[in-house]
Amino acid sequence: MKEHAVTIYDISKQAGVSIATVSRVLNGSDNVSEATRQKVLKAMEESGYTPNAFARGLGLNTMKTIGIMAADSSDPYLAKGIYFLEQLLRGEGYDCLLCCTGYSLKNRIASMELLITKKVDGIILVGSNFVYEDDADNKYILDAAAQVPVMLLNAALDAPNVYSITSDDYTSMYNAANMLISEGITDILYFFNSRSYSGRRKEAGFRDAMKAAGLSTGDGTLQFYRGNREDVPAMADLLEHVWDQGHHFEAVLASDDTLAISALKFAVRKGIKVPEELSVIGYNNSMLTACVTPELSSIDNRQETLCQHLTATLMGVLGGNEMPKQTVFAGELIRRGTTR
Amino acid sequence: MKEHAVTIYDISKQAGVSIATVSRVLNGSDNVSEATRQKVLKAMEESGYTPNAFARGLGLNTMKTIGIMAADSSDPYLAKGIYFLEQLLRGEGYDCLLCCTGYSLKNRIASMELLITKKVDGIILVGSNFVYEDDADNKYILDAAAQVPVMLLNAALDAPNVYSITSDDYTSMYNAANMLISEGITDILYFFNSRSYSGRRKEAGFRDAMKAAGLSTGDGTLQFYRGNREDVPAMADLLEHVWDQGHHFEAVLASDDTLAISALKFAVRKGIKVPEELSVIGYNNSMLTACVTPELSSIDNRQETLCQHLTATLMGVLGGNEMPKQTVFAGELIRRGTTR
DNA sequence: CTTGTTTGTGAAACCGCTTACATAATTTCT
DNA sequence: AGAAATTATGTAAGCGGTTTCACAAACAAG
Repeated sequence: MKEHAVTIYDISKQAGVSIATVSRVLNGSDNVSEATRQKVLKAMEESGYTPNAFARGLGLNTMKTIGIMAADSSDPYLAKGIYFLEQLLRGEGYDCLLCCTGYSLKNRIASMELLITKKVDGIILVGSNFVYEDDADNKYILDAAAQVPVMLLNAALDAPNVYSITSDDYTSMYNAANMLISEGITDILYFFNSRSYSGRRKEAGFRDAMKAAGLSTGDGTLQFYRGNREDVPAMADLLEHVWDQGHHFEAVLASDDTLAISALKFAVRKGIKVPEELSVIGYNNSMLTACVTPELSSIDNRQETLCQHLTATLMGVLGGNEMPKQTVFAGELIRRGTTR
Repeated sequence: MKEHAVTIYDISKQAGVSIATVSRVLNGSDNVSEATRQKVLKAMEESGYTPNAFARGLGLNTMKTIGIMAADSSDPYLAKGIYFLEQLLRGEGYDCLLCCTGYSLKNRIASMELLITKKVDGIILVGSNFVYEDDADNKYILDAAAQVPVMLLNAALDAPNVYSITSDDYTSMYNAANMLISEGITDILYFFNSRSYSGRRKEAGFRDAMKAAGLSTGDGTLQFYRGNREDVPAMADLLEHVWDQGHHFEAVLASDDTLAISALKFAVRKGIKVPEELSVIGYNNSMLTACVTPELSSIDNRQETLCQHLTATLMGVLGGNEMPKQTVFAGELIRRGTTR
């Protein structure tokens, strides 16, 4: 199959120069006379030469690869982030090694070690499920950061060589709740899934908005869904159960578009009119918002912008520059058909 | 940042053996006495040694990496495939280098070359957008296959060192159309997007089923949507336009769940009852099916099974075994709320 | 026409690990 | 007990590049 590969040595012979010279034109480095450069390039062309990436990596101590970790690359929101990052990094000449860890700490640690072993130039953690606020579990991130820069997308952690790019989930949620309240809606159900970094921020935003309005956030106004995120019907069941228990909420504020979609499903099932009798607001402004009727109002956390800044920051760090450790972007509620 | 890394040489000194011996325990190879093995392992443990992947790659000529190419990793269906593959390959000790090419041939070629340059052990093309039946564009795949095994998921190409794992799209679509016809539905709109390998197979299945029933597949029964797949509203507009032209179809057979979702959106907009007045069938049985009400009937092409077989086949090929060049799995229509 | 700089090139060391081959130590067999 | 076979370990030659350093050629200045 693999015929004996042509090496830099073959080129050097063919072009009648030393391997050092070949290496020089390869790296576009300093001083090579135009004549020799052409000779070498011609030899490369003719023999279809491709430098051996491993040898190169060994010498340069990098293979221009970034590790991307996500819990689940098929989650519509995470998938989008991965896609943006991949495109941006490719634009910078980097490739992406993808690691899906699921939601287990053990997998996170293993994947992180693996990426370090493979000598990636940097590691990006996509999604806040990696970072827990008051949790010693974050140690593995610090360990990794001792080796390569670690970028956090939608999570924040103050540690050396760790850079965080986040959207202001707290404020977004606060404002969304506030908006509902200002419309006279007081019985708001906060429907959430993840107790991760951003999950907690969102929750805090909701609670504070309610508190500021003198409303309760006691039993029933918070529902936590544990289970497979894709299981929309099961999530709808949960809401139906709550409703049937007698808690007839006027709005669902979801920490996630998928959860919001399930609220819509629940509403259709019970014949509850959206948005007249029930407002629903999702989070992430993912493609799912367009899949339902009426279309889902959702909080846009400007993922593409976050990814752009993350990439720029990472490139800066790799270039040896001082870079901001934390960057926060404001989110924005996109109003569509599920709010009045 | 990166303190001088500890190498095999340091370990050899610390354990009082030669580097060859260290390398041996590293690779779990042949004959190392238990005593020495322990000494070495201890030294490694103590100094936190990690073998240099580049040097390893240079020596072994592999870094246990598989390249995955997809048009768009954020497409819900492709994302799912990528996820399955990543998990399966990780289980086999391989990592995944992800390349999103968009829908341009130029990008496909560039990504392919890049993966070859990075010396992946194999390349997987996810989705049929890579392969066109009667198209010279496939040349780049053959070139790549001269270097490493190329696996096609949901596409087929008969060439050396190229392996195809596909679902039987032709038959699935034939059967789906047939089922609608048997229910007395004769005006079926085939709504599709891609003219790729599987796209053509699906179309052929639809046409043949119609022909077999003596129905026409002329103007109006085939609608091709060109544009951003995520733009559900725009796709719905197209259908609305067709409808308003006077073509009141009774069913939409979509080549894709996203297209089917847009048909549902169109139906709601026009007040057409699904499934009473309009049947809708999607393709891929993706998570989107659960997001709408009624839930979308869709053709399941058993993606997970395909991925499992693809991975197994690839591992076989890499292990030097003779493996089947083409594997086809039957699909299955999952009936939900959008069909009677 | 020297002398002092550039500029272009080659020789060789090195990156960290694998492995063929040689050798030493041990065991097995007659 | 000595030869043969086996097992354990070390030496050194790659793998295919990069890069330091030395040196020769070309050019500028005195």
